[in-house]
Amino acid sequence: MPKNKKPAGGRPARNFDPDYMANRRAHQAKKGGPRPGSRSPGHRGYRTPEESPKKERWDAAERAERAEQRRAGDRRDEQPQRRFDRDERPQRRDNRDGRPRRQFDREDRPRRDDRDSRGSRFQRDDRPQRRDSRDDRPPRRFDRDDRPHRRSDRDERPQRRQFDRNDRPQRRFDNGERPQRRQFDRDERPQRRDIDRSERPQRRASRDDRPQRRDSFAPRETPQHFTPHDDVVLERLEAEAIQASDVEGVSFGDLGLGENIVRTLGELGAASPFPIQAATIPDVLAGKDVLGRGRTGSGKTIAFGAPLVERLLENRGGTKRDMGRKPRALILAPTRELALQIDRTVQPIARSVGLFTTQIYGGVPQGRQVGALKRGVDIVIGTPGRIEDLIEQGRLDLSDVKVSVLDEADHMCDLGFLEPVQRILRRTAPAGQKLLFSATLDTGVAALVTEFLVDPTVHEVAGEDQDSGSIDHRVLVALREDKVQLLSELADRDEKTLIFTRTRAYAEQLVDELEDTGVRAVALHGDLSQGRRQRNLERLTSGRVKVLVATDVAARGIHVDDITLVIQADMPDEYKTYLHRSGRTGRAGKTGRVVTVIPRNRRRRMEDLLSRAEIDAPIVDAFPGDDVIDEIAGRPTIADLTS
DNA sequence: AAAAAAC
Repeated sequence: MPKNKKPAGGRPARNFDPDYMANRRAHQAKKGGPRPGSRSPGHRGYRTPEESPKKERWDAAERAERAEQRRAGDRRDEQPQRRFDRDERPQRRDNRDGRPRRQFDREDRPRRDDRDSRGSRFQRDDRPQRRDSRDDRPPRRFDRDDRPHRRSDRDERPQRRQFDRNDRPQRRFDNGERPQRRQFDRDERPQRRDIDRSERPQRRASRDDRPQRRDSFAPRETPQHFTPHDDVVLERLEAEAIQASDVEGVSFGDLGLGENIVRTLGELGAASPFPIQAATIPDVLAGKDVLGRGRTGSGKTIAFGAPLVERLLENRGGTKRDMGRKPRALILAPTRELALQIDRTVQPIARSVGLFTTQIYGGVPQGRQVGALKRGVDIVIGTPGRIEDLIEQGRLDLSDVKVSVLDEADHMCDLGFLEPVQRILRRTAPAGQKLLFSATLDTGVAALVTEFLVDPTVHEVAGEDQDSGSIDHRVLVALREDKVQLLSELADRDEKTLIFTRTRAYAEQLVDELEDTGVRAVALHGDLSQGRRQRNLERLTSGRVKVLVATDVAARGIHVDDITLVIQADMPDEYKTYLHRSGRTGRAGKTGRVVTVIPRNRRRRMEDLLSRAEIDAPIVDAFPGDDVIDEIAGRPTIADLTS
């Protein structure tokens, strides 16, 4: 029988038997304590962590760092850093053992180590409790049901395939579905309306003038997985569509922003408002809850950032700013880089009127952040994890937060994000204003809208979908063995290129492969230290490196000037991801290309995905050296040269 | 199934 296997017949192994272990320990104590070399106090060779720190192992981040150090270019820079880390590590581990266990350790990270480092008896007693904590967990299952489900696509698939066989255009099939959805929504409406009418302020007249736009906010996912309750909310998300032409000649000042803010916006390069900004700014200033949907790169940060600052200014009402004042506005983002980037836009606006911002996100020491909070800030910009952490520590008090913004709001409602976000929003002032923004804002935000928003207005820009011209989409079907070469040829260019992979490991691997073929590249993903993440992103921003290989950590919101090509080395797994990834190029009206490299067996799924994203992209077979690669990369082809 | 987000 293998050593690790439980004995048959249900009898517990000896070292799970408390009586046996008690005897064992008594016996060992008589002999002068356990001998070195083993893991648990029950073993004869047990050593306390102080005597014998655990063997050091590379964690994911370190593995990734090491992978990067393998490359000659980095070796020199990083060597001292590395040695420092190595010395620090055992010490850190001691701290961990010494400090009181945090609640979140138990709930979120039931760790194997915990079991090993404790006596078996203790573990026994602990076990039922553990099961409790599982029940205590916030209702995961609820989210799963609630979420706009990918499974819906799955359900449709057999039917789809039949259509495809007849070469029926995918797009039309989708359109055919939509009216049905509308009816579904409509049926649920009256109930909700009645409830809300009683308490909400008068709607703007313009809304009633545009009934025909109502449907534009309809979800792209099929609705049958939402409960009727959510569909009611769905219906409330009527979008007021602003026409791009409505914005002609309107200035930020006209929209209600103050002089200093307008001037700062000018310095930031925003001379006059983009449509989504013109649409949302007045409502934000009016104190309404706002949902804003604007294409990637359409200026959403200013759309909420500028009026938010203006509002804080109005609300200050003569009270003096004092040390340690609590923040009055909160901006939440899904990634640290995005939080940082938002701050880079909002901070100058805030400073221009004497308000302070601070970034609160993980991966960096909290000292500076806590220091800033102590001095007093007006606007907190950050990611959920660290914000919750500082709340728990009593260092961040959101009770004065009157304006909360969720950037990439639909993503913030995804599994794993929603619950922290809900907990954070519950800590803000109950009647506070809430602003939700995303390029792919859909009914996935229903969970937040029902709990936190009061009579929200929804804005989008008319006729603005992702496929409106500035981005050229292609799909290349390639043999697996050609993939590296193909990607290398695509990325071997002078302009900035962003490559997406589905996993962190593949991002690392692809960086190596590209470097092997002579294409300089750096990686961006969650296994890297925050310092390296920022450094590598900056290398692309500054143009010192032309190719960045990233996971979807870089898919949303990140703005880098002049990325002219987005390569998807793995196809995205949802249409929204496709839209966000491709939105890294073609920003602010510029042109860009997106190419997705897929194996033959993904072609069907790719077509489905494109149709959901409402994007037309030619799908062609490609081999290394093909003209189409040069064309996408923006190199002259043989045909160009001879003509 | 993966990615992101906390010491």
